[in-house]
Order: sequence, then C-alpha cells, then structure tokens
Amino acid sequence: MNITLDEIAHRAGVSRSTASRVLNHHPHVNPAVRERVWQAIRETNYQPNHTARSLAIRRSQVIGIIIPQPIHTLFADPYLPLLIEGIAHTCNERQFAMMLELATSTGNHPYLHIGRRGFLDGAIIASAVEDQFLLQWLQQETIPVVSIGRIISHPGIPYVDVDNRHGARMVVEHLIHCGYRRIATITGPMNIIAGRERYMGYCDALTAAGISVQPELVIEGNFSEESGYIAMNTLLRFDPRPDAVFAASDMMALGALRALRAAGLTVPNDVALAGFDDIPLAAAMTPALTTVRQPIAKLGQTAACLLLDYLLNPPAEPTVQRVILPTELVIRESCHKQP
Amino acid sequence: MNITLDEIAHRAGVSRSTASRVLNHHPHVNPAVRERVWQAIRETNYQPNHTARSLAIRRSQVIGIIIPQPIHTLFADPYLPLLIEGIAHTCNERQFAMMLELATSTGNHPYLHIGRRGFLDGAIIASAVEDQFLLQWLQQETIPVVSIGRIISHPGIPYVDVDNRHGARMVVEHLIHCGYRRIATITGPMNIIAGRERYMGYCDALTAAGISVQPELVIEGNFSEESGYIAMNTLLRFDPRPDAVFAASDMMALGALRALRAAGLTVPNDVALAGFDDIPLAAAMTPALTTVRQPIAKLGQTAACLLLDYLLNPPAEPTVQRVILPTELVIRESCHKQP
DNA sequence: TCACTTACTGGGAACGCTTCCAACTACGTC
DNA sequence: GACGTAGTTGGAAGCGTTCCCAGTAAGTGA
Repeated sequence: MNITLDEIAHRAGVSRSTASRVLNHHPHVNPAVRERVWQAIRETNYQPNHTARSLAIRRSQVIGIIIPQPIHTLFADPYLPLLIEGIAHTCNERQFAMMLELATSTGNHPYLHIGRRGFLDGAIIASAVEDQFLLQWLQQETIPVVSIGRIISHPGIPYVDVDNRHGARMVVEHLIHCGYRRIATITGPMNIIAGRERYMGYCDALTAAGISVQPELVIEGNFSEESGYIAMNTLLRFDPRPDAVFAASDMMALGALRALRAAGLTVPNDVALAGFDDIPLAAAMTPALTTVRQPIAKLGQTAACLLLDYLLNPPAEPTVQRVILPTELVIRESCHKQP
Repeated sequence: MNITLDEIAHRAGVSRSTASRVLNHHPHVNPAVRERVWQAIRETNYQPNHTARSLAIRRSQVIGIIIPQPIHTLFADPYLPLLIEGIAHTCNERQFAMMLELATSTGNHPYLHIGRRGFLDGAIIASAVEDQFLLQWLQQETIPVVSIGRIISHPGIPYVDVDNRHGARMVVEHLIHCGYRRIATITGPMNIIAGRERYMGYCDALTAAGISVQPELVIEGNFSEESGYIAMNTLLRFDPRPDAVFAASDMMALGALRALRAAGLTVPNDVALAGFDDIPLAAAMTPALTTVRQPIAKLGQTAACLLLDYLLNPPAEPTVQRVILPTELVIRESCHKQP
C-alpha cells in the first residue's frame, strides 16, 4: 500500500542500500545515481517509515513531556503552555517530536506509554510534583530525564529552574522598602518545591530586615485564583490586618484582590499586593500588579537543550547539569502607598 | 542491553511465538506455560519494545494533536488545556498515546512529524484555523483526521463542534430580554469559524427581536484580553454609547471590563456585559460574568472517541461523522439592570 | 481401532529500514 | 603489468516484534 524504500530502489535501478544512503545524505554515492534516487522519491512522494527507522537505529527521536498533575489545574495560568512552547522550539529545531504524557483527573494510567521500550529517547518532567507515581516511575526508568524544578529525593537528575527564592525575596524587599511592615504571604502548595522556595524567599527578606515571620500571616494556597480568594478572607479576619500581601502566584493575587474588593478595601491604599509569575493579566488588571517575572519559555527551551544535547552526544563521564535562570522584579502599581 | 522477548522465551523454556501469545493474552496457551512466561516477565521487569510491535502490526497506537497556531496565543485562556484533557481522557482509556504537533511562533516546521509514515495512526486538529499549512497538509495526508470545529474547505472531514451560533443567540436574547437595545459585539477573528458563528448568533437574536444590526457596533477582536480592551475603547467613542456588549470570549469581556472601569463606568448599571466560554475567572470576577458555557473537555473527548472508533474498526461504507454539542447560558450579575 | 477434531507449540517469514562487509570498478604508481 | 587505493555498489544480517502455517499430542465418537 505505502511506498517503501525497496520500491524507490527498484524505480531508480539501484539497491536498497544505495537508496538508503541517498536518503541519509551519505557520501560516496555517484551524483548521477543520487539524482535518479531523488527523482524517484519526488515522483512517488515517498515518505520513509519512521517506525522501521527507529527500530533499525534504536532511537525514536521522540521525547516525552511528563505532566504529573491533572492538566487543568496547571493550565489555569499560562505557565505550562509557555513551557511547552519553549520545549517545542528546541525540538522543532532539532527534528525531535514530543509526546504528551499526562495524568488526567479521572484516568488511573499516568505515564502510560513511557515504560514501553523504544518509545521515547528521553523525557522532561514538566513540573516537579513529587507524588508517588512520579517517584516510583523514576525509580525504575532507564531513559535520560531532565526535570523542570529540582527533585529533592533524586539529586542525580539534571534540572532547570528559576530562582524562586531570590525572586520572592526581591519582591518582599520591595514591599518593605515601600514602608510596609505587617506583610502576609499566600504560599503555593508546600509539596511543590516552587511553593517552598518562594516562601523561603519571603522569610529571607523579612529576616534580613529584622522583621520576624508571624505564622498567622502565612496561609497555604494552591496557586489557583480560588485559593487566593479564600486565603485572603482568612487573613482579613486578623486584627490588625496585614498591610501588604505577597501572593506566590499572580492567579492567587487576583483571588486576593477579589476578596479585598468584596471587603470594601482598595489596593494599594488599604492593603498592598504583590504576585509572582507575571502572567499577561498582571499588567492588565487594575491596579496593575507588581510581580516577579520568570522566563518560562526559556525554562522549557533550556530543559529541552539539556536533554537533547545529552541524547545527541552522551558525555564520557557522568555529570549532572543544573541550570538556574534569573527572575526579574516587575514594579507596577499595586504596592505603592499613595501619598 | 534491553531484555527482549527472545530472552523471556529462553528463560521460560518456550519459543518466542508462545511468549508473544502469552504477552498478548491469546487463548490456547497451557496455563502452566503461561504462568512460567509471566514469571520470567516479572523477574526481568521486561517491557515489550513498542517500536518493533508497531512495525509488525502496522499501527503505532499514537494519534497527533495538531495545533495550527502558536500555542501561547491559544493557551491564553484555558480552552486548549481542557480540550487536551478531554482527548487524554479517551486516549488513556484506550491505551493510545498523544503526540503534540504545534506551530511555534518562531519555528518554520509545523506538522513536522506527521508526514512520516507509520508514526501516527490518526490526528485531531485542535483548532480549525484554515491557514495555508493546514490546508496544504490536509491535501496530501492519508491518515484519518477529526477536526475540532468545521473546516469549510474540506467538508469531508469529520468534526465535533459546539453550537456557537445558538449559544451566542441565547446570550444576546437574554440581553434583549433584560431590556437592552443598543447592543454591541466584540467578535472573534473572522477567519475562525467560531468567530463567525458567534457573530451570526448575535445577528440572529437582534433580527428576531426586530433590531437592526448596526455595523459600527461590531468590532473584530482576536479572543485576547488586550483586544477586548482596545475594542471597548473604540465602542466608547460612539455617541450614544452601547448600553450592552456581547464579547465573543470571556477574556475579551475581561478586557472590555477594564476599559469600562478606566472610563469610570460600572457594569451592569452603565453598560451590561456578556461573554462566551465560561472560563473559571468568569465566575470569580466582579461583577460575575453572564456567559455561555461550552463543554470543552467533552469536545476533546468526543473528537478522540470519533477518531479512535474509526481507527479500531473502520466502517465498511464511508460516512462522515458530525457532532454538535450544546452550549448553556450561564446567568450571573453582569447584565441585570439594577432597579 | 481409526479417523477426526481440538488444544497447544515452534519454525520462520514478514514488517521497512540501517549498516557492516565484501566485491567490483577505475585510476594512478612504481 | 602487477599492485595498491579510493570511490562506489549490492548482499545480507540485523532491529524486536507478530502471526501464519505446519506439526504434535491428546481427546472424542463411531
């Protein structure tokens, strides 16, 4: 049914070997023969069979993108799309394809296809949630893996991350600099390292300024708008209420803003607000949100580079690559005390 | 290096054929033999080679998800994530894997891998933008395809879609019912069928109520927050200004809201606002947005079902499946005139 | 006891490609 | 004129599966 390399060889009057050599741009093929083969390829619109090729060369030119959480919880903000765009950028460049491996909320087959030998050359863990499935899989897997975000329990896995801790510290220092002292934080999930590190950056800034961290001003959220709303309502019950809030994600900052509005308070005059991520909405909201920008697409791009470099020429001696990308403070309107 | 079926067969003291039969749950295998083979599989942690299997059975159990536009423009709202989640749901259920085929903003190799024979069993077009690449690819491709959204120029392609036109009509009728008469619309891109159909629904509702469609009250956006903001500012320059606005996406409604706030106007008292999509933020914003809910995950799920059903047992006579899923009006606070 | 089924098993070709190896040319070179 | 040598080619053995086909052993009914 489909045209094979044999068919091409026959049409060009050469052997399969020669046709293969032409296809793969090997040297030492007579120019005239080479042209005859290309002609046959063009005439028949021949496309080589990728599966057969993979089997023969024992590589698939496919990497997996592992998304350990139900996707809709993560895609609620544009983090993952940008990450994937970054990965895709590198993959397209180097002729690799991407498989999506995700845990659905209902399905019970996470990482279904990863285990099958020969299917993937390597994998990128898109968001390092250290759940049991992921850890169990890492335990027994043999293909090279690069993680977005450090995996504490597996220090041998190369990773790329942004400097969450420093970013958080910068933005909280900015709040302090603006004159706020009773600064609360709505953290990310503490089982995610980004959640923990942003919290640590918050602590760093307070401690450095001689302000003690008050446990009641620390509320754990899950990065979603809703959780920011709930956390802010909790914070508003304290007396005196915080005069500034650092939300560990812009979506949570958005939720906090909604709670503040509902309580009749204005930002930044009654309460200052800062976020993390710099999603497009952050610049668009009123007041425009002061936040920390992270180079998300770059993150994905770098992770893919790390993985593909490794795959294309594996290093002689094993070295674990680690890359930390810088974050950037974006000052807007949500934490300036109006005179 | 990796364990093969031959190794398993040898360990269990049987032929490769028998080992294969055990692996694939064929009948007519002696129970004792069967158990010996399974034991060898467990002991060695054997995983069958997917590539070799694909080659032999001439199926890959992989479908492609084709995303014809730079992903970040589409992922700006949670549409695509939910769609993918729906597709993944069906795929996980039936042991299929998903390849992501996306056009990056910089890359010039869209649909890179689709052409390679044997790589994909079928494909889902995630968002029917009729650009040249897509049409060109459809022209020459041979694998089964299902589209999310109708592709006008290729009526032979099965598709799944939501009833955009009726949904838009419902929400505009609701505005009319609330007493608004000078109703503007911010449409989606007119080269996307969803954009056109929502606009037609808007026209339907007005016409049915005996209101004529005023060209100056129709502004084309691109579904993004920013485009909603810009369009609303344009609308505000007209005198008399519209008393209600139907934005063809919630993100654009959000942008419109920002423009209205900036102009010192309140929703719904000065201007009513309605959206389309029912993204999570729609319920969370102030005022909560009246909008049209579309079953996005269901859309993906259905598309995947259509495709996989077709792949698993191709129908004898060719029939083009078409499915239209209903939309639902969600009434909240943004279009009730306060007494 | 003899066909005749039925349950089970192994051999080997096939899937479509890559690549090693050997062989064959043509061209100088001593 | 024998002898490398480099360029060029085809044959054939893989890659790790599936599955058809033939064959054996055991069970069944006349």
